[in-house]
Amino acid sequence: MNPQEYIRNQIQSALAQLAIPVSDIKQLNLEKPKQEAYGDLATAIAMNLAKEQKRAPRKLAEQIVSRLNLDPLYVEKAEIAGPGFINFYLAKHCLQQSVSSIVQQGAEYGRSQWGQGRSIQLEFVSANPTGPLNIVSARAAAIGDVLANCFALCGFDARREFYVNDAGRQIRLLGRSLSSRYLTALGNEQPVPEDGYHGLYLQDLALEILQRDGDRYADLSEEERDARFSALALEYMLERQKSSLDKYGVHYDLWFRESRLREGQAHRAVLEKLEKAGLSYHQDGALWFQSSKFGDEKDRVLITSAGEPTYFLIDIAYHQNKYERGFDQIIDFWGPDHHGYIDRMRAALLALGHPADSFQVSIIQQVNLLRNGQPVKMSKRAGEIIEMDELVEEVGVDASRFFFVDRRISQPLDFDIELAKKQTDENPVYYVQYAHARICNVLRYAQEQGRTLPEQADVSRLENEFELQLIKKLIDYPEVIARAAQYLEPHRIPDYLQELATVFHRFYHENRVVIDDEELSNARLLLCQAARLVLANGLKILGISAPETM
RNA sequence: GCGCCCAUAGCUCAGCUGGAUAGAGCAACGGACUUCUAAUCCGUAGGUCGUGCGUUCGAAUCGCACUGGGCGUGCCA
Repeated sequence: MNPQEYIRNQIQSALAQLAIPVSDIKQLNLEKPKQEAYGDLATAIAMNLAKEQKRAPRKLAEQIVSRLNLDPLYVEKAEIAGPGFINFYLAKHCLQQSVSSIVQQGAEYGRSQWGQGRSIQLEFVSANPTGPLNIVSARAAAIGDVLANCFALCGFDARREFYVNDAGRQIRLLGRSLSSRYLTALGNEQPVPEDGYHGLYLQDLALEILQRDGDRYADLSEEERDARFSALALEYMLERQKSSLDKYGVHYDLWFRESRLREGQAHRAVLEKLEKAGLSYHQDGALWFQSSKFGDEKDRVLITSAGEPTYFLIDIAYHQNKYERGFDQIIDFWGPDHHGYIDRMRAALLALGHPADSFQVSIIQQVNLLRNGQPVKMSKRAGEIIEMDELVEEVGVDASRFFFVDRRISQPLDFDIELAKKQTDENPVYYVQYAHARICNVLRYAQEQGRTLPEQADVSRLENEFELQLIKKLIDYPEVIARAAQYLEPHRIPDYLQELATVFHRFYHENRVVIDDEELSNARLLLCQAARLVLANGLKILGISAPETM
């Protein structure tokens, strides 16, 4: 049990003795005070409960503290301060023991049982298969992947999914655009449709097809040729997107195809359910869903007057399918241009009887691409995109993933290409990686000096401020991971790793590890191993390498 | 018009979901290598938390109204 859990349990049982039920775990928030003088952990729970309990905050705090049964080996003291904070001071022994504990847990350190095996699905990127992945997808990919890692570590069965819009108008247009390129390559000049896809990747593909298959598609009817090229272009794009993500270290459990839903007529079951519930109606020749009954601003069309299912209906069927596959929790990551879509999807899932909190949408704000401070207009149609591959090659997987995850999701991200190239050496990822490499070097040096890396040590020798500060930072790690998942805020991890690196560098600067006092030296070596593990575990969550030398 | 996101140090951003004296990193300035990696460390400087009301013991955080920036608002996908 880590110190945070221990203290939480203690507070909870104290409150139980006072007959104050705490339903909301958030009320039991433990924070790290800004001032070191205020202890290692603090809670504002007495103040939060004071109002509803109609008691004076400090008095309530006293009642809580007097009912705490703290093991002095764990918590040295609990103090009431200010308007009613309860400040906890961790015992040295507790801190020291955590070093052994971390080393023992190794790669498992950071794991929690919060998820209790519940299944959770994260759908992210889901870019149209009409072009190479761009820089926006790179942000979404990094975020989704890291959060999936976090959930898995928190005891969830986390699955990654990519929804492939492989049906409908844009695919036909893609086929038509490729067809034009093909015919043009054959000398029969054909303009790419104005609203088609003008990117040069289709020209490359057309030449590839021409080389492989010759002119055998030239004599097909226009309709047949478009269909043929739609299929060819689609598979090509999918492979290309997969390869980009693969290079980026993102691997999906499932690439779910929209066509699978259409072929299975999955939307019919949805229509039936909504109709049975009396939540759909006909008007103006179309079939409507009463989404306004479930919090949407107006009703939405399910079947157009032309008799076609709308994209919305298919998307409902897709989400229904997710539930049918047994997921307890569904999280979608969408672009800002889809925020208007959230209410109607939520309405549909409520109407279908799914619990409100089982479906979450997180909007990942846009990436503004700059070149020398000037905005670059991104348009898939015009083909003026900066490809994800280009970025990854220029900046590297490690730096780009770190960069994309290191900001709040809700924050738009300015990405200056030239700046990113220049800043390569200054990127904080190197700072964190350097800390890891530095530790590896110390461990290597110790072995070169004939020392054996200890599996245990007399950790009570770790007691100066630099050692203790480093330990305090190390024990924060599981909470950081859990909170990153809970709030869908992956940026907490790189932020934390930077802080950890700072504390380590300071420790390193002030304490020589390999020294004559073998007992102390071993204790510090153990501490170094613990620090290395946490850095390595954190970097692994981010999908970033942890180099042994730099 | 309506809705969503955003506004914190010169720049890029945190601020633990209402707490204690608002913090980092770059950039600037001044220090520290005879040492296990100086890709490091220490210090200095830098703030009307966009503006104004309000809610309360307490607001960068919540509410309302403004200002400014971005994006939505189809029987499109």
